[in-house]
Amino acid sequence: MKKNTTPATTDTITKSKKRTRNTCHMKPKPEPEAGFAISDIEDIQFREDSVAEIRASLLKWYDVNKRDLPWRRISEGEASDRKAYAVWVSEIMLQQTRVQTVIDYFNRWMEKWPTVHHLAQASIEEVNEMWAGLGYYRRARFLLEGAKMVVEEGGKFPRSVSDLRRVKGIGEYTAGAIASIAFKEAVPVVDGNVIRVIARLKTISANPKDKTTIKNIWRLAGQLVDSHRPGDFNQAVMELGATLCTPLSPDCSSCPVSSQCSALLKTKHDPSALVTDYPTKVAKVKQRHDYSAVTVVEILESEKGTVDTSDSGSKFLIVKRPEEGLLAGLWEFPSVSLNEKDDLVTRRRTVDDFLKNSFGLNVNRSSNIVSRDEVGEYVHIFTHIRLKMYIELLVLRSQDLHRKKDKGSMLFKYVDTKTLATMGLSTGVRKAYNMVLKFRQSRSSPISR
DNA sequence: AAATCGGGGCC
DNA sequence: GGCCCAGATTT
Repeated sequence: MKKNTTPATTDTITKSKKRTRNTCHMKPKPEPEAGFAISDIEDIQFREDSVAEIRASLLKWYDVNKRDLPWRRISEGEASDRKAYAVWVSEIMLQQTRVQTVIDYFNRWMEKWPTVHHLAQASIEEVNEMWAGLGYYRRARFLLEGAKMVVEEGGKFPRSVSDLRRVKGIGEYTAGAIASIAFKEAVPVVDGNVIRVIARLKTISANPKDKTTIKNIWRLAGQLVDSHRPGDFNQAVMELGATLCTPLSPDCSSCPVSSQCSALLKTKHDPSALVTDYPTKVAKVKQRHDYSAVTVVEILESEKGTVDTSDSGSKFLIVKRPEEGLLAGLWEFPSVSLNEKDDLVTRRRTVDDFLKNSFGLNVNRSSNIVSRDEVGEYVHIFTHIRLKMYIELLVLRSQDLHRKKDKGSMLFKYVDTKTLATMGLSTGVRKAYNMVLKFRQSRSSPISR
């Protein structure tokens, strides 16, 4: 048998006809050596018997091993729209986010807004409060927009992939998930788990971020999906990827489809091969380094003007971020971006200009200043940014302070600690605030430490 | 096709 | 410190 030197690709079919597309973009490929062919991803497919085996084994495994997750508890019994809403909320929360992280957020969300009609009545401030800490806040905004859209169009939930795709924030994956899980449409889904599982099943070495690769993974997932139980099958593949076929340490000995896995087979012929070689690694883009001065401005409202260490009588200045870009529309403490080498004097001068120009706070007159202290530094890591924050607490007396009413381009307000405790702050801002609270605490009662 | 958009848990 | 997670949108 000629192909026995390429066990990893025994399922692939060497295509004889030329492809009509892409050919002109490709460098002429040398004719493969006899007995060894790197298969083109377009040529990869599952055999019929393999499809049947994978469906049966995976569904059987899933029925026994599926995790008890809150969004799986809502049956489509009386109202399939309620099921669809639950799936929708869960799928949006699950984008780029682990199941364990989502569970509590999901339960709180469903308690506050049990149906799409409840959600449609919510404000963006409430939504941000419920979402705070989950990240990718655009998802929450789209969810609210989508709920309003659904209700305005009669409250009937979109049922097909094509209808679902028109809702803001619902892409190919989420449309497929809702349609298959809530409405039994026989469509596949492709997320990070599915890419990993299929890349291993078929030893796909193409760049998993490449559009052509993704397109072909969709094609292969479409071959696999079980038309009788599409929702369960899709969840089964993802469950497998999340629990057994994991990125770094797959548990192949427990895998229900190990007999169908080319990557595992390859390791038995090639001692240097690993299942974790698939999908292939992709170089990451480098992080940007940002620097900012975060100033927590506390206004003492008490008549005495003394350093009041209790919370009563204090207001804190918060500012609304622009509606586009990073952390869009979220509230934060006044912040200015810095250059890497800016020293304390420069930082404070920049802050003072900002406070004066944007909020009418003149902090140059020392008569207004009760205290001004460096609280500390904190490095907050985003996926693409490393943000170093210089945090300070600036306490000002209320008298003689001509504060602006917010009328300019910058939206701002003064709130108390009680409001700050519950409102939707991003994690980095929340961290800075907690540092300030701790600093105030230690200053007011040094003995208690 | 590449960049943007959060945060956290695990190694 | 790196990895990557039940991705979508914009440019």
